[in-house]
Amino acid sequence: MGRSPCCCRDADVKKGPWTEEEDKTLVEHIKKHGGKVGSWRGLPKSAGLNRCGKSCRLRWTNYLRPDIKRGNFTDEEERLIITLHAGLGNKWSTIATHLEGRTDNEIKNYWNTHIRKKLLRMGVDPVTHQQLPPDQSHRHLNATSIAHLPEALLWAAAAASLSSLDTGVLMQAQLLQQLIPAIGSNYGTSGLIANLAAANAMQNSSGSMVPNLLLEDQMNCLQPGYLCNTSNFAEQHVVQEQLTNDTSPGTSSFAAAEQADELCNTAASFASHHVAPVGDSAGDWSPAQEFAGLLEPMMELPDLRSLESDSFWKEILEDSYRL
DNA sequence: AAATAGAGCAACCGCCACTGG
DNA sequence: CCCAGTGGCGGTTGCTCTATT
Repeated sequence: MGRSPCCCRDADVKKGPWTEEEDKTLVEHIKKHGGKVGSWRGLPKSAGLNRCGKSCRLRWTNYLRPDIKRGNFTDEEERLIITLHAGLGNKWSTIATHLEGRTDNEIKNYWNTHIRKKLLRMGVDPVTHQQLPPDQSHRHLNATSIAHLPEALLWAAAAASLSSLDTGVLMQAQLLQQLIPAIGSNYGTSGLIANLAAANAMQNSSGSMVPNLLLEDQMNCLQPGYLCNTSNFAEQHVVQEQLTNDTSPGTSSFAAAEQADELCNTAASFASHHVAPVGDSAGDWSPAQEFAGLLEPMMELPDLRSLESDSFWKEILEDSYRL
């Protein structure tokens, strides 16, 4: 009752990959009708195709439509998909409306073949966007691995920050973006120093309590790309500073800045005790690089001192004390 | 060079929501 | 309100290509 048998069940209707000839027939038929399709069910007959109407619709919407964008997904698109998925779940068609020229099927496939695996490698549940328990995480962030991979601490925190993409968390993630990439990179400590330079730049522009961790000769090691980012980072924060005009120690936001400062100290400690391995036994995979890739280019930066009520920094520091 | 495994993606299937008679 | 017809969506399959053994 209710549903009529689909024409697809007709044994005579062709299935499987479309031929060029069939594509051409379908495109020409739709063009002939001004790009409009009255009834998909009736289309195959009027177009002279031995296909199910559903199959025709799918072929048109997912492949033949003239406004479809081809090629690899950009980082920007990937970030958007992750953000939208965090809020919408597997609503592929809704997500697709936010990505011009991309189909729901394409996004779904990209999610399942790329993003999903990437998140799993990062220790993030692709369904809930929450950090996976250590025993379920591909990173296996158990006590032993943490002892051998001190950057895992920051990394786990970064992964956890993906769980909700509100502004405060994005800001946290963004500072981590500044801090993390070098840890897993071949540039090792000098890269981390570069990231600390970003934190310092923030300090210099805001008057916060981030200690100056860099010596002049260390600054000379910095990579140009990082310097550019540092500059932008500082500029953005200057704007924020001018808007908020809240620099006085003793205010409620001051404590949060102190927490951030302590994070920088923790990172500095990593820099002095840990040299990034060359030819890591874990292969070329770098959690830091992947995470950074998800967040670049930097999003607009909220005031660092807005973090006061957040437990994020506190948890990082508590974890670091446990090591 | 052949076999096998894995990744990527187009296409299919079944269910559901909407619409009009 | 009911029901048939249809379009659309999300999950899944299976084919093809590439990398690895």
